[in-house]
Amino acid sequence: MTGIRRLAQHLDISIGTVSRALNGRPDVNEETRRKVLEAAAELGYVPNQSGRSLRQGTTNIIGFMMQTGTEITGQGDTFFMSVFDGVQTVFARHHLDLVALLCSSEEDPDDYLRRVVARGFADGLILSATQRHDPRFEFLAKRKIPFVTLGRSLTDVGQPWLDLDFEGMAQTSIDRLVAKGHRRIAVTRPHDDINLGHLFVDQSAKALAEHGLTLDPDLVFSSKPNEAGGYHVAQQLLAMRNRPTAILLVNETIAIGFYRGLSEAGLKPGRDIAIIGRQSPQSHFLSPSLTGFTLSRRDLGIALAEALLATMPAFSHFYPDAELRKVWPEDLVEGESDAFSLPA
Amino acid sequence: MTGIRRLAQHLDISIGTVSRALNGRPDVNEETRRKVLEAAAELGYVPNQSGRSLRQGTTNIIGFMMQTGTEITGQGDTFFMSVFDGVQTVFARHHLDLVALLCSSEEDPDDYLRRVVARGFADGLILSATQRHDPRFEFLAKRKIPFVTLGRSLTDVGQPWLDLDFEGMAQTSIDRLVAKGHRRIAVTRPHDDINLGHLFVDQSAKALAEHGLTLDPDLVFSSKPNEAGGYHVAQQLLAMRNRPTAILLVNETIAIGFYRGLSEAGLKPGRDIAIIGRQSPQSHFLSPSLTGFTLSRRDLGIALAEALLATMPAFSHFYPDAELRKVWPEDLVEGESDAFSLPA
DNA sequence: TCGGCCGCCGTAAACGTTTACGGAACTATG
DNA sequence: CATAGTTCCGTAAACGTTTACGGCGGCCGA
Repeated sequence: MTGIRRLAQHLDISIGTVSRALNGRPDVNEETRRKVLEAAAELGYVPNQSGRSLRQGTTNIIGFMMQTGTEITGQGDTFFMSVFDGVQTVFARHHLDLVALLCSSEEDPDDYLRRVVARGFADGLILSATQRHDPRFEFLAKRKIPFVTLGRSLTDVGQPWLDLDFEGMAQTSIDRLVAKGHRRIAVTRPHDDINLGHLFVDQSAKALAEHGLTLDPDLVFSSKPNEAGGYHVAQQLLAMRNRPTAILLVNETIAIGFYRGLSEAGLKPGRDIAIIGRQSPQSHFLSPSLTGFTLSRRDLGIALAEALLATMPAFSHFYPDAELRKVWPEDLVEGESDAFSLPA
Repeated sequence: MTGIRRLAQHLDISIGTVSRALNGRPDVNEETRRKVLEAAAELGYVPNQSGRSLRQGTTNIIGFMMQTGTEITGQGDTFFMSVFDGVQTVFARHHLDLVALLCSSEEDPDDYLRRVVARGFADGLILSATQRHDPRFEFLAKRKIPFVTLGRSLTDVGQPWLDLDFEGMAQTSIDRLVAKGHRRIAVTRPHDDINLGHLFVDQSAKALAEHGLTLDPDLVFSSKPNEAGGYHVAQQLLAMRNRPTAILLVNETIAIGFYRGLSEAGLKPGRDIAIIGRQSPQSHFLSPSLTGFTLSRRDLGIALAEALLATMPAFSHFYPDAELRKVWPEDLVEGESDAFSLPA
């Protein structure tokens, strides 16, 4: 005699009642519910998840899919860990188990997702590293699996998304640099088809146009989002005969490599070139200090979780007015790296 | 009609035979097995994991428990991501699904593990961030859940473990620095009761003793394993009136903060103080270059996975001679940071 | 020819839940 | 007092697998 049956026998009531009591169904006497809860605690009973899943067709698991390997996600810093932390706190309230699904950099993300879904692994998913055209969206939509994405995409199946404000960062940065007299401004972007690259570069071009300037294609540097990528960008930039006087670094990690590349050539951020990037725990230890954008990663995670729950029928009533699509605002922290300005 | 039943009906054979065919049981005609597999592929049948779990009492999931928050794991670099990648490749061969269980820094790891286990989440676990005395070991052993740890502990329940060679690193470093004439050598250790700290510090003291030196308690710095921790260590060190001439940094991430702290005071690694640390993708962008230890994180992950599988009855025959307990060797990469030497 | 063995397959029970359904006891209402 | 409604509970089916068991036919050896 095991599980719920044992508990029922111990209380000398039926398993049906026990189940109803535990699941908070209304049609059970509050007195018996109390007894059941008490006995459950005493005997250390916890419902078997397999039995539950089989019956309900639900797993109680939410998966957060990320890519391992700094090549894609730029996890040289702890960006995703912080976001995950925020997501976790929300799901814990609903007794949902959050797990990280780390797709190896050697495996195709689409294949990986297919495996996860085929297995019926999760009730809902959070996707990151969204591509400009992302097949995963349609795949999930077709199977009616609730999901939310960290990042926009041209593919749109109506799912909720949250995203960083790449356009805002581009606009603010360009305005700021142009005001300091810069005319040749470089921009970095991820090396692959990840969507944020397009958003960032396109908006940079647009902002420049507003000032009557154009974005020189030679000044758009593709780089892997890690330290090595930043170092490589510096080398390319230094090799040019008509160097830019300022640069926008799209992600958190490359600044470190970029600084290193500059200093090897005897150049100093903020004196010889203006830099605007993104803040991270690591970037605080750069010198001269980095001018860059920042946001609350944890709050972003919380919003992600709420957006997902809002689309899941069983939980949506908890979040009647969750923000389903939002560009997350960023603050600019002023440092020394963009102090360099040109005479008017 | 769904699942295996549908498949059986389509082939006009019994579900028992279908199941046996799919699971590679010997008592099924090879010809019918072929047909079953063919039909399964055609109809896109994949077995329902809940049904399977319920019947077999097994989940097909392996969990890799890590802590989020740089405070504990020092994930300012991608150490765990790389290890995870290695683990993943092994489990993929056995159709086991590996997920990352990220315990929030705000939650007690013991509680977290209890939840995971109570839920019957995984068939096996990989634990990291092992404490000097780690209650998780006994907890898992009592429930007979196969697990392996990345890191030793004084708690020993006979499980396999792999670990970095902290003693070797301490010994090599001390020998090397003493040979360069250093007498006052500082050491860092994590701020909490994580076991590696004890191993590292104790062995450092022992190695010093072999040279007739002692480890000054004032020269043992506890620090959070992140950039901020390293920065803080530098500040403490600089405030001393009798400064050490050399220092051992126990983990990958703190070097960056430590460098920053030094440079703010006008000191230069390798010129004013000798530093030996650990290599990481980030540390390559330090200047002067860091003398430090390195290892293949991916291979370590592979070994971890094999050790775990070797203790799981269903898989042990695949790995008859897996290394169950091993201190993983590290290579010393010589840089400029320990160039500083003292007259004899 | 017959008994035994072997290869292959079908039947049905079991895993631990949840929940639709119906019924018993009780209460309220006229 | 009869009826309707309400509250609570027990029964049993269902979720999709795996696997013990038994049976049927064919083959082999005596």
